[in-house]
Amino acid sequence: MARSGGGVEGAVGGGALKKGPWTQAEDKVLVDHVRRHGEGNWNAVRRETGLQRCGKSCRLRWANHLRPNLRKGPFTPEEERHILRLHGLMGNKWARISSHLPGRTDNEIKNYWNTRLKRRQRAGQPLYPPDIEREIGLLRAQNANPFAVDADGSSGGAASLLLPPPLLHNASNPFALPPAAPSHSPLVNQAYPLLSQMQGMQVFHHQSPSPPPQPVFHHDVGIVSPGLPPLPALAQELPSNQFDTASGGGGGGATAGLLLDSLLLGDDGYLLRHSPNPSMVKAPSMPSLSYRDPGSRLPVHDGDVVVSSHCPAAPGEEDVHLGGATKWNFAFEDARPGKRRTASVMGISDMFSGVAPAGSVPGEWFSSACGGSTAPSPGPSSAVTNEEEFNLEMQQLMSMMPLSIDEHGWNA
DNA sequence: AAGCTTACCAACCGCTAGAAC
DNA sequence: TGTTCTAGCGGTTGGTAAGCT
Repeated sequence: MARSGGGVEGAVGGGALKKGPWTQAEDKVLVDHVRRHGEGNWNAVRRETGLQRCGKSCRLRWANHLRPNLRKGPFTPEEERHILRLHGLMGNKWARISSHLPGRTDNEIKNYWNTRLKRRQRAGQPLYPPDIEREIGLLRAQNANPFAVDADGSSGGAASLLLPPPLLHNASNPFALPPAAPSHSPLVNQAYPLLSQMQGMQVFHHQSPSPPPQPVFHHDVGIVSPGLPPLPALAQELPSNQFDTASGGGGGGATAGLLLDSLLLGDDGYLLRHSPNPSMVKAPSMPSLSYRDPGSRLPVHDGDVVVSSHCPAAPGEEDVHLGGATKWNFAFEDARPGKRRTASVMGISDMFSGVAPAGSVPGEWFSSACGGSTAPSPGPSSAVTNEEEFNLEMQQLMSMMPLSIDEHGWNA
């Protein structure tokens, strides 16, 4: 899509910064740069490559078009349903919504929503299908917005009187399911109530005294992972015009929790019952996902957050996010300088240290449900703050939700 | 076939917040 | 503690393609 026929040249600062559509040559320069240096430090791209693009533009180009694992093409009806659900819960939080739609960018979703919004408004139709409208209305009435916290990150305001922090494993927490079966890892049940439902995982993080000096970019795996997913800011704001947490009501948390569980999990608990392997957690949009061939000599660097799974999927099982690959061999890497995510990155190391089973390979995750304590399994990593934990769980959850079933007939 | 409208989407802009200094 | 830098988010703009008249 040309914006101005080959770009607009504008004198900015010490040189002309190019605007407008990117050329293939520019893309290549940017990709090469990221390949060498990883994501982040976008302003350095111009300095080091001579690319006449501002850092902002580079970041956007990478995030929206060049990074691997992007899912192009029209939204499926199932994805549209997810967007509806999530928008109903979160409002115009495109980045957060996109984090639950693997391979989709916030820009893409925003564009989709805006055109859909305009279309429906012009047609005088409601934004949400009637059933979603009802569910949202019920949530409003019950004052059960699990996303509502004060700007300082703590639950506060009227909502705080009614709801616990989002991720406390509490009966009134809409996203906390009943206690799971005992897990081998205390971490699991405490920090990942939803994941705990999918059976316990044992995880550990390759120990390192300090974060890596340089981000990681593996050439030998063919696919280079994106950076950290767009985790939300720690200080949450009230989702735009979605839930009136200041209005009356109260005590509806548990009921609303069931409703939300139902909304997100499906009334029949489809997710938990139909997962090909309950111990396996698909995490397609997790931090820095990169595919790892079984024989790959993927180096493990100090500080990398690496997940490499050797737990094979059953024949016919597909990971839709990996283009139909049938193996669970992938690696998570923290492939960017820890700046805004430092707490998260460092926290992983703190949280997971010492949990590794004997004889295990550094940098791998392990699932007790995948052939014993030393059998690696894919699993999530970074989660430190409540919001990040919450988002992580949502990510896992949404990524596992069946994308091919229209349980509510919204697409009819 | 030409003009108009609509939908889509890439890219930009302004703002905010965290980290670094 | 204040300032600067950097990254990210959400809103908006504008070009192109497709459909319609």
